Amino acid sequence: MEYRLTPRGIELEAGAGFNLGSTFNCGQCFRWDEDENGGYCGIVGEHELRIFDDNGTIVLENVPEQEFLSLWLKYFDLETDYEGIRLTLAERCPQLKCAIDSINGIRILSQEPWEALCSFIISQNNNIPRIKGIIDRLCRSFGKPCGSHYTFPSASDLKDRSPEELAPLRAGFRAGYIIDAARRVASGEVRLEEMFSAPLEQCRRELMTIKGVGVKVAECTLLYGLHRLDAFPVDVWMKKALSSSFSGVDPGMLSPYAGVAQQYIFHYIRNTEPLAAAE
DNA sequence: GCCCAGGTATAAA
DNA sequence: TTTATACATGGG
Repeated sequence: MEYRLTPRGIELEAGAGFNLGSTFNCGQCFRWDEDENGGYCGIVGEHELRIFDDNGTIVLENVPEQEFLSLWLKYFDLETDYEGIRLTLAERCPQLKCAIDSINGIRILSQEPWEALCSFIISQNNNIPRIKGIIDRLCRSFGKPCGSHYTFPSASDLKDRSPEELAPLRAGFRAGYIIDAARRVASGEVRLEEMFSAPLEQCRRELMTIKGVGVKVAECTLLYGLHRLDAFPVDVWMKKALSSSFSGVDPGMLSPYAGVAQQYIFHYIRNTEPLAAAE
């Protein structure tokens, strides 16, 4: 995606390839908040960002070029032509038009592996507003102040905490899961950094040794935290996505499975043949 | 009060 | 191998 350096920061001519609301509110991430002017504020690592849409121009406010190239380019996956992929797919596979339209502008973020793992452990049997609340309290309690945000606490920051210490998060039964995940990651028993390239099945098995990590949390961690677009058994999950959301829904409503649909599209493009579940 | 939320562990069939 | 239930919490 083309970018230019301006007095406002980095500007992108994204067109339909980047919709901020769709991207931040589809359930793949939990720490980006809309402000009163329609921009979104968040923090990745120790880098805060405000990003907004000025009539189709996406502006990364006051971001130096070096930081853009080393962090945000990859975080927002700006080197992948999502819109082009969607157009190609719509042409090849008209029956997916409804699904394709519903995920217009969603980009798959490259979140930090530990943050993604921890976030999706918290997400189980939970709703998005409450997930965001628990994660916010987790960062305020155990992260460190960074501008107007808090960093996400590391696994070693959390590994020696007791369930009692996590009680103020009001995470319920998930508190023990968070602690177990922190212990296993901090000890090296679960090696997140190697999962960028390790065989997918090995990654799944390793993640699922953590208490409270099942199929869903493992897949979400791999897709959103390690950018493994080969994650998700798409033929299974797409059927669920199609049946729950893509028939006759309000086009303005984002599917909770939009991320799965997006991933399906990448899978489809790579393989060029429709999957059975798309019939 | 009741239902459910982007699930998982556990026990039972 | 598949199916039912509890699990903490809080918003609608």
